[in-house]
Amino acid sequence: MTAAQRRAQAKEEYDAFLAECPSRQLLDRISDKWVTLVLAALSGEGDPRPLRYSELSRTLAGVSQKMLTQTLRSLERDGLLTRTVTPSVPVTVTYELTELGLSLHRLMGLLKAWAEEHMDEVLAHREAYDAAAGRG
Amino acid sequence: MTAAQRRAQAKEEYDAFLAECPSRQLLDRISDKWVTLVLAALSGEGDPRPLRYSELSRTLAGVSQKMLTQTLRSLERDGLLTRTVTPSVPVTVTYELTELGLSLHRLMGLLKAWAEEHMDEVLAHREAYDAAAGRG
DNA sequence: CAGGATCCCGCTAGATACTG
DNA sequence: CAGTATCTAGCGGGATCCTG
Repeated sequence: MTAAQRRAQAKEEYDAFLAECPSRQLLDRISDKWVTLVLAALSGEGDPRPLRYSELSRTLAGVSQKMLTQTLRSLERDGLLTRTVTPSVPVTVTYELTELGLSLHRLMGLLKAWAEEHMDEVLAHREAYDAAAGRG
Repeated sequence: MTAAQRRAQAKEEYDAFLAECPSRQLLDRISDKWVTLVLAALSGEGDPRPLRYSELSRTLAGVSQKMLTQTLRSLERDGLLTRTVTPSVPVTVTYELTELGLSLHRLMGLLKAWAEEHMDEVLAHREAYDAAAGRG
């Protein structure tokens, strides 16, 4: 069973490597379905504006309360946005991007640019591949 | 139940929007755990070289056969790499990045750069947040 | 209004075994 | 060597109900 043990160890080491890799962590963060959208909403298309919880909830049409809260918490935790509570009645909570959050949103712009330039090519390949499989 | 129905419809529309959004599709593709690593392996750190299945399997230490095959198939389908079968005994299969694949790998370089520049800041925020929660 | 707590389900990664 | 087939457990994520 030495081979199996070696494989198991290699896997653990590799998982550890992946867990520590900064770019892997970044991918894990931005690949979250709602993170991108929260960022986009708060960035206001180049004119960053704070938004309330209910405004975000309306802007991100399909999001559940659980996911919205969870996403906002994790972004606050990572210092990408700030959460401000105004003790009025009823209480008002606003979210606003930090400079770090804006920086990340700018990075997303680069992804968007690449996607708009190349994704149609990718999709064309995909269709061609599927069509060939259908014939073959 | 009209409210619930409206919510359900909003969700469907939003999911459709997400499914069609090119940048979302790009994120779904690159956020795959193994895609990044296959790309990196085949790019050879700036000196792109074709690799055999078994070579990839060894390079990506912890990957299962299923995941490796699945990843390679999807990347081939999207035109990011080519699969070449040499009918020797035993059969030899090599994988090589296309220009599109190289382009994507260059994009990953931008992500890497951002991550290396900012992820420590993110992680510092995270620790501070957790520490504050521990005290609160 | 802005969440917290719970239950639950589908998806998928991964281990195992087999094949041309 | 380069895969395919199958089975299963774990978990992300949504729906629902409840609260200050």
